[in-house]
Amino acid sequence: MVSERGLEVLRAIVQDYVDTREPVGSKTIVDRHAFGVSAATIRNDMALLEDEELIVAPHTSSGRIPTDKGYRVFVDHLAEVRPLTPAQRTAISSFLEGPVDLDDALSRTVRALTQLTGQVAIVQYPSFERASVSHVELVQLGSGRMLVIVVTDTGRVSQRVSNVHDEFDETDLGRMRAELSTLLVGRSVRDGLQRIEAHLALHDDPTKPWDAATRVLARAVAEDLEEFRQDRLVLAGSANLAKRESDFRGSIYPLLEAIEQQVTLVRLMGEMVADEHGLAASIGRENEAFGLAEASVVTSDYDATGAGARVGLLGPTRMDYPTNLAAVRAVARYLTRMLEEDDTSR
Amino acid sequence: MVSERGLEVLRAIVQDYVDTREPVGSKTIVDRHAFGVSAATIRNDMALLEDEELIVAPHTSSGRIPTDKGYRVFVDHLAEVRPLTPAQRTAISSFLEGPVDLDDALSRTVRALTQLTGQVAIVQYPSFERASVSHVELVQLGSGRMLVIVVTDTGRVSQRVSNVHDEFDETDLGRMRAELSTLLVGRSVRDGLQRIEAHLALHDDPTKPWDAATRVLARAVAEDLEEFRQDRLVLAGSANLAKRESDFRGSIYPLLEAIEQQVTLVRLMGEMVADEHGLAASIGRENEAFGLAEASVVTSDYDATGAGARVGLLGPTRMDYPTNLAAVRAVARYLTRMLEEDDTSR
DNA sequence: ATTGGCACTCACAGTTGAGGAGTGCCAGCG
DNA sequence: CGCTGGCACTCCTCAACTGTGAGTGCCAAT
Repeated sequence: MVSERGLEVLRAIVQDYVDTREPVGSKTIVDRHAFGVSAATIRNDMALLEDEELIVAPHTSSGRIPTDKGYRVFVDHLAEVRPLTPAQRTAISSFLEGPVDLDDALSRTVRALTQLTGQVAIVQYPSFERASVSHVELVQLGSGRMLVIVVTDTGRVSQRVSNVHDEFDETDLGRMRAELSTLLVGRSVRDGLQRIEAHLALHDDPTKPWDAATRVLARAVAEDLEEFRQDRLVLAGSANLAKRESDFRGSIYPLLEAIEQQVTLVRLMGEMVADEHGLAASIGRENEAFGLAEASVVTSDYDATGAGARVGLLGPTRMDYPTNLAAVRAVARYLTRMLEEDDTSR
Repeated sequence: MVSERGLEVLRAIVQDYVDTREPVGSKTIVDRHAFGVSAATIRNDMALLEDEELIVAPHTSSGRIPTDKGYRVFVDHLAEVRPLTPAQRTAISSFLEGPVDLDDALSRTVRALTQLTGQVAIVQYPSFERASVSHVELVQLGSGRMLVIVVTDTGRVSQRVSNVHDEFDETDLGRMRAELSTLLVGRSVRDGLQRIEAHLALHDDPTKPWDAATRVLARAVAEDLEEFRQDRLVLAGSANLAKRESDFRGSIYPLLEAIEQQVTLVRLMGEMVADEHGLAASIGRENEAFGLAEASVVTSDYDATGAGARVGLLGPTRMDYPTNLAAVRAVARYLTRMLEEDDTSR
């Protein structure tokens, strides 16, 4: 079993390797860290760490580098989340100053995070499933097309062009609008979807006859609602991957691909399990199923009035976990506070 | 001066180099292309081409590669835009089947284009400056916030949350809505902006007194309109850059940066001058001012009922211009036709 | 103008050898 | 029993060197 000091050695190796990108040897450790023992002793500890597969030597006689498992132990047991410097704090708050709009707030957040860490930053939109519909609007565009707009009480808007193949006068339009509004306004997104389904199923019921146009529009509204349920991401800093390219043995192609597709990242972030502080990390091979075996993701939960979501960072396995965890945590807190302020004043 | 055959030699060099990524020598040319002359003759021609700075030898005694100037001559005088194969055509049309929505159409287009060429694909949104406002909607969100929605006759929606620090009853709301609608509906985006400015300037005029809330909302509407004017892009395939990385001497960082910022690409595409077929290419160093000295962009204009815009490809200078020009042209034509169909039925 | 011949250049790949960082192991010591 | 200094060993890295071959430029001949 690996001793107390052995773990300290692991910590030193992770820190130095992240710092220098060079395999670290016993001598370096003795020089840079104040262990009270000789290099030979460190070597013995390192042999044990290697048995536990926490570190490896890239070749017979060079220093050691952490394995993914080593990073995992480091993150779980050794890393103290490093508080941000005051300069960093003011940087964040200056970034996040002012916005009222959720879109605005999230896009600033993601930029702050990438700026702060030099990694790819990710912010999840909070889920709007429990938001309630506050408005349904129909706008005729001519040529038989209708613009269908749905608004939630949280200020989200979803729109869709639908082809009804017909023109309507104000009376008809008002009637359809009223029917859809009655059905949906004040209901949650989730309920709204069910109610539409139910009504469409009542097709045969002569007492509640939706005409063809209304049915088409109801479908469009359903698609709008569906969009609220979808997990959306905001991303920034993907160009940073080009800078850190040497940290990836293979190509950065899978990373760029995941960034472009988004769905991979949504799933990945969805499967991560946060600790009691809302922090989580997924390291290297743990992401193999997503094609990101050389990358790590760290996330922090934030809270948008009940509907939680995550902010995260994507980068090479060889990343500075303490700093990055601190960054996502701090940014998540700022974001939570900002969204709460908006909300309590309501 | 460089002879007729000299230009043929240039063409051969460009084609072979794009094909093989290897500097091409006189022997290779004689082997692969049916010039009726010996290698020595080709060598003489190559010496002339080198004098004209159309080709260079990376080092004494290896084959030649085209310079940016060489690519330029190739594109302007030598490249025949290669028609697509039937398979490619059906691929495009299957990609573009179905959508009614402009967003949908453009996002499919950009995916078709990246799929077809393996490059980064770019589609510009048509300008909505001349679209006219068909609808202004106000939705109260509570906590003194108001959602402002503007819709154009082309079905574009822009929304914005604005803080009016107050709650209003239906009468007030109706009044404000009516005032803004009267001012804007039926007017073009450009005119609308001017009219708002003018009205805000009338602040002192006691005959047309906008109250504070209306003024705040008018500003929000102006921002919405501003958004319609902005040139927007849809991009796809940025991960492809990682595959073609070896074609870039330096890093792909500037390219990813430009893709993320978009504004650089908007300007670049804006400055390109199309030929009589709506095609344009900007090659290598010609893009130096945008930090993209190792990249090329080819574009084709498409037409969305008067409001034109461009589809384009971004890739390494060493790209297959004939094929890529053919691809953007074909896709632009499909897109034009699709948008026209929508429109004529109006 | 075109061609074959020829001397020349130079990148590339492989080889060799010295240097050095780092290891594993062992015997001795507190 | 843990720690230490010492030592032989490994093997990466770097630089110098070499042979090979592709490709060139030039020239005299056609």
